[in-house]
Amino acid sequence: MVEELDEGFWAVQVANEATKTFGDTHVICGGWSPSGSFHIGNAREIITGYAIHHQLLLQNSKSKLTFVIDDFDSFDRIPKTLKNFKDKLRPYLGKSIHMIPDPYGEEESYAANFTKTFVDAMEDWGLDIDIKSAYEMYQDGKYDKYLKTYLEKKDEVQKIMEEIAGNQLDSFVNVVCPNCGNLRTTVLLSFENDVMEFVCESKNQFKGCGYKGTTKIKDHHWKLKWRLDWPARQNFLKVTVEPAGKDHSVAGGSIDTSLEIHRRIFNSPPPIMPRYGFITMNGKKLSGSKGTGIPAKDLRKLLNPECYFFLVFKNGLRKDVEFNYRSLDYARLVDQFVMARRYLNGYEYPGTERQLEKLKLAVRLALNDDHVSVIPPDIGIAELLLVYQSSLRNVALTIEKFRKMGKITAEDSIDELKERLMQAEYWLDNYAPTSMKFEILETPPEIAKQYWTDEIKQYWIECLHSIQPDMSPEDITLVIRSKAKEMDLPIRSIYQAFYVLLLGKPAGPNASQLILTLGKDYILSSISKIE
RNA sequence: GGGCGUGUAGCUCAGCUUGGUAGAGCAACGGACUCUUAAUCCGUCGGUCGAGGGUUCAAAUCCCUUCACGCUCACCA
Repeated sequence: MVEELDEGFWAVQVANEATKTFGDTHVICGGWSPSGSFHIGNAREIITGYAIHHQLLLQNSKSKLTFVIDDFDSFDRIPKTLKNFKDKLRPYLGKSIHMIPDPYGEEESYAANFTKTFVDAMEDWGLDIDIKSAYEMYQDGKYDKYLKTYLEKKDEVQKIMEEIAGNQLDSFVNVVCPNCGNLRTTVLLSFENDVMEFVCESKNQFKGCGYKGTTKIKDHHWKLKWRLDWPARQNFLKVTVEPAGKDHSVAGGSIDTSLEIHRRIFNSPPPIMPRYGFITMNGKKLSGSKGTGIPAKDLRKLLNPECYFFLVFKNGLRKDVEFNYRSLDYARLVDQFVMARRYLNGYEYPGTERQLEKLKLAVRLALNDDHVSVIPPDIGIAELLLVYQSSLRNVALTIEKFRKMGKITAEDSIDELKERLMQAEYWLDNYAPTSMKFEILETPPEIAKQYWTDEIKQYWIECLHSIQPDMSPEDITLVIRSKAKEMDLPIRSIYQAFYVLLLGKPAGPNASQLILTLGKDYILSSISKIE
């Protein structure tokens, strides 16, 4: 039964296909251009790759996770997030990002600065990745023989482009001007034997230097056009699986031409290239410049990265994944992650078997092998924040309360709960809907007067005096109600007065809990402050 | 125009690959206590599975057609 369900899970399907095609040694690859901060939206590529990588390891295959940093790319536009450095950066348009100075002055180059955001995040996420620099690979001559092969089989290459993409390439390379370093301004005049003749002239926003000259393959002042670069590096890195975003997966796009080049130029089976969707908020792709794509290295403040993997894994590969952390979706996701982890450890939950089994596969794959047996306490985010806030944000007190409620059992992991609570607090303060928030007021609000008649005041003073610190919340509720009946006051008006005094609004979390947490003296002193 | 995805309960979605009685969470309603409060528990309500056709003993699921919505489409990577 479980075997059958496995088949339907995309990570398992891709892993199986990979094993069938390439045996049991794999290189899973990804890539990204460090032209801006690495954020949780562009992390889908590496997360997708990690799913397949981890699945292969669980199936006892050998697998390596590789990631190419495209630091040889040209600087095509100034990102919105760097508009403060507009004037400083403008002269570098069209040049390779590895040779542009870091605008922040922290790292060796523009590319190095943003590469760091990737490296730091992956370390924090606990992913072991072999990181490659495209620039270095060009300098090491890794691409040389591929350029030569393309030139030798020029007609066949152009035939593929014609057939698949609909038009031929006007050249196979972009020359990087040896004089000014620009690769958008060079025009290739001729390419014979080993020698590229070119001229560097201004083109739109890209300023050329006017240099005219020649360069040879071994000088490495050139870069393959993307459609030729991709299959080449997949070939020398021995890539077996490389996920690609749906922006690549247009009919006749770079995926299709890559696959054909593997087959017809390299005469080898092409890597498996699964296509994945984006991560969205309200249907819009997460974006660094719009602020929705939070930096990947900061994710843990908000969410356990494993929970984020879980989100991606449980969704269909090609579907866009909605991650609206500025809504209650956050609580839904974290709660489901907790549920799945508990289910993984044998606890029962309602739902169809298929659904639960799928979540189980997703969560198993998302968790670091060392974390599989950790059992999170079964407490939802809403409840957690409610008790936390009514405990004046005291962690120890919050946990103590849950313990008294019997919500923490012996095998539960308190560390997990503490970490989750800190993340939930970060969410509460930065992203949560205001309905989730409340704060105990130090002084009574203006409107309290309207609620606090002399009768109510007298009621609460008497009521609080008869409450003892060792009473249970249920006992306190009983006192509140019987006293109200005795004095013939409507329950509603009593509670409203209570909440307005302490929170500034006429409703709130369980009053008895609040009284126990704050202590009756705190409330009595608040009452005395009402004008 | 091409590619991909989505359309299932009031809301958020699972289920479709491999056809076999339509499934959760939240919301709503009722109860567990003579509880008009945002933590508990139990129960109830709730769906012509976008529409039409085909295959089949049997279709949310497979095939075709169609409608609506979303994303995406640089000699950028």
